[in-house]
Amino acid sequence: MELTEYHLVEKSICPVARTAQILGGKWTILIIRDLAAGVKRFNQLERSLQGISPKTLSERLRSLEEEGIVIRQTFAEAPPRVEYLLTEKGCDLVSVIDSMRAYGKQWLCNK
Amino acid sequence: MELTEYHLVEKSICPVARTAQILGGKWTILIIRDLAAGVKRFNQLERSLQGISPKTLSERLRSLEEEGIVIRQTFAEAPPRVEYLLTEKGCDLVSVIDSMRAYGKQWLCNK
DNA sequence: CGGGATCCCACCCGATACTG
DNA sequence: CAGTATCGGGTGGGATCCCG
Repeated sequence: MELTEYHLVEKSICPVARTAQILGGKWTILIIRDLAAGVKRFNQLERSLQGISPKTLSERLRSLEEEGIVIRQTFAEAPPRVEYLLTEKGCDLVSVIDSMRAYGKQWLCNK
Repeated sequence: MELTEYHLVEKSICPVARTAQILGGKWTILIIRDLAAGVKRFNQLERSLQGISPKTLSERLRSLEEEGIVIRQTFAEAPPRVEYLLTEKGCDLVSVIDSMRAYGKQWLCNK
């Protein structure tokens, strides 16, 4: 990955902004939430995240791997098998997700 | 604001995603964080959020107002004065911000 | 002081097709 | 199964200039 000036600047900002930056994007938190429930394979994620395209899922998983939030385990079998799971750094995001869910339930979804 | 199909669909998703949607964007949480510290004027925000353009600040404040998270108070004076403050819905976001800060401090900024 | 108007670019994301 | 390649759109954000 090429490091632009944008990245260099952004890496040095405050904790709140950095966390938001990682969680930004339409699918990221949903992926983490699903993986928090247990190890999952690519197609399992693709099904549970209804509507995501394989390209986007692949991109998100890859950047989460670079961030050290998910681990990608490959098994040399036929058919090929790849499993995704959260690191400790990833599991700790659950508390953030929980507070977002609590807020969303109270203020955004009245059901 | 024109409601595209995109918006209609997005409004109905889960609490976690809805919260993330509101907090997404580079500056939104930082604005809320600053307003959580007290009422602020446009230029005060522009200074404390170093690097934000007036256009972006204006856009973000306006959409936060539409979401019912901030209140815009205008005073008919010379020079004109406008103050921004959080609603109760906005104040409740502080707990989310706090958990994001805690995570960021532990995993993203080692200082 | 508190913005709006305009132009432009980087990114994220979706749809579709294809592959080892 | 687990992706990659390609194309293209919409949105957020920045730069600059302007206004009541």
